[in-house]
Amino acid sequence: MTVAVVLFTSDLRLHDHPPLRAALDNHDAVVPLFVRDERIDAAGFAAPNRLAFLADCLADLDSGLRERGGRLVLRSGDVVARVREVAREVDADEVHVAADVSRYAHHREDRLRGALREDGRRLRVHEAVVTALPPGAVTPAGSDHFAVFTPYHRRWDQERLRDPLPAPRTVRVPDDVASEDLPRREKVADVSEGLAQGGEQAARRSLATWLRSGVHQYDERHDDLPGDATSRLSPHLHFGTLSPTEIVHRARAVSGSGAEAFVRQVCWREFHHQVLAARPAAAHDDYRAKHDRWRSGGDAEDDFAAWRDGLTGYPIVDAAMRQLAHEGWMHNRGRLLAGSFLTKTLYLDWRWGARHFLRMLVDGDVANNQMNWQWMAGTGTDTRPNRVLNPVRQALRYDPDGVYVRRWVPELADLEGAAVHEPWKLTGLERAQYDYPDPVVSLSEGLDRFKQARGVD
DNA sequence: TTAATATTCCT
DNA sequence: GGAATATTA
Repeated sequence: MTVAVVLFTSDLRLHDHPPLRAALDNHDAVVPLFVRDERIDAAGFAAPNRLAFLADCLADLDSGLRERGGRLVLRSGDVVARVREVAREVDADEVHVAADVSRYAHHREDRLRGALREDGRRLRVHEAVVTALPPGAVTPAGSDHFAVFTPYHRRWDQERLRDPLPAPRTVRVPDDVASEDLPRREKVADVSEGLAQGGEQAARRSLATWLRSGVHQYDERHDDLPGDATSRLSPHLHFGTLSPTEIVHRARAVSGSGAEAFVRQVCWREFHHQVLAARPAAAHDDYRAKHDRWRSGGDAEDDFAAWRDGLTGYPIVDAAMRQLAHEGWMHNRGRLLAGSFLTKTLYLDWRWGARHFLRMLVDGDVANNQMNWQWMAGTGTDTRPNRVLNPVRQALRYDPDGVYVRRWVPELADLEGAAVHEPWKLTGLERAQYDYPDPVVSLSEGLDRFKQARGVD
């Protein structure tokens, strides 16, 4: 009997899963394996929201496998040691895994390949699992990656994607492979109250609902903060409970400008993945150095704490930060506002913001999170690196009646309409009624400091 | 063919 | 301002 190990990472699904398909096609049995990777835990990626969502995903993956006659095997510790151990136990000749773009993923792949080779086993790495189009599949003349979105999108849009694979009917797993108990969501402490449910079943229901109704209005409503009319599929893309290939195929089958705009956003994710794949250091270093001397010291740390805790005195920014704390998720427009405020208005290092987002966001992945932070900081691929979003103007545009702010900043719930966006305009007496902080910095001071630091104007 | 230059465009 | 591509020599 031949056996293969399928190592699940950011691809916790049974539909459209090329590594599982290949393993099943060429072997009598497979071991679907997930490793609770101690290095990922130690790096702070196993923050409560993510761990709770992961627990949902693993439970659902296990039940999907059980419906098909199999089960999920969980081990924890060093991923290479655990894979090697399982491969030896079942004498697997191959281990299948999805390719990924982070430096950590590349390193993991190299270590796995080396360790398995020593035992006479083979690592098979599958492209187009984490992204629809493999990074590097399209490149501009003279470079290994695209640095501007629109030309990338043009090329990406013309590429033919492979057809999505159906979920396997049966998965045969050897009986004698031990598994640790799966983590349980209820056991995770400090989880955000409004955290979404994980797992492939929940993901597929969300996608079906989205494509049936929400997507049609996506182009008009994606920036509507209180309307909350985005797909909310990002956590499922992050954990791979949905396949980007399948999402794109199914969204393209829905005609209209909404579906088109939605696919374009999926392409942004692919864009960031191909940048990071080509420049893994961009996860921590400036993609384009702007020679910033970000603020540091006590004042900077106080300002950061105010931002993190949703107490900057700018209601729209605070609302966004509190949504993050409460849901482990934030509206994309909120992310732009919060990011611009931290890096441009407070002039604090984008890495501080990126680290906090990665801890809190259930959808936070290295490529999207780090590259979007760099975008907002102006050190990334933005062709207008010194743009500063004015939180008041943005608030008036994307939350014109103040509904979003009142939802998340209850101290200001009595302020009607757009007045909620500028509480500092109240008279002293009125202001005293509201237990809400003064602005940490005036917008003009923040702008001056940023311009001076960047040497613009 | 290739390199230099012009043009277009940037969520 | 600079990335990507189109045009030209």
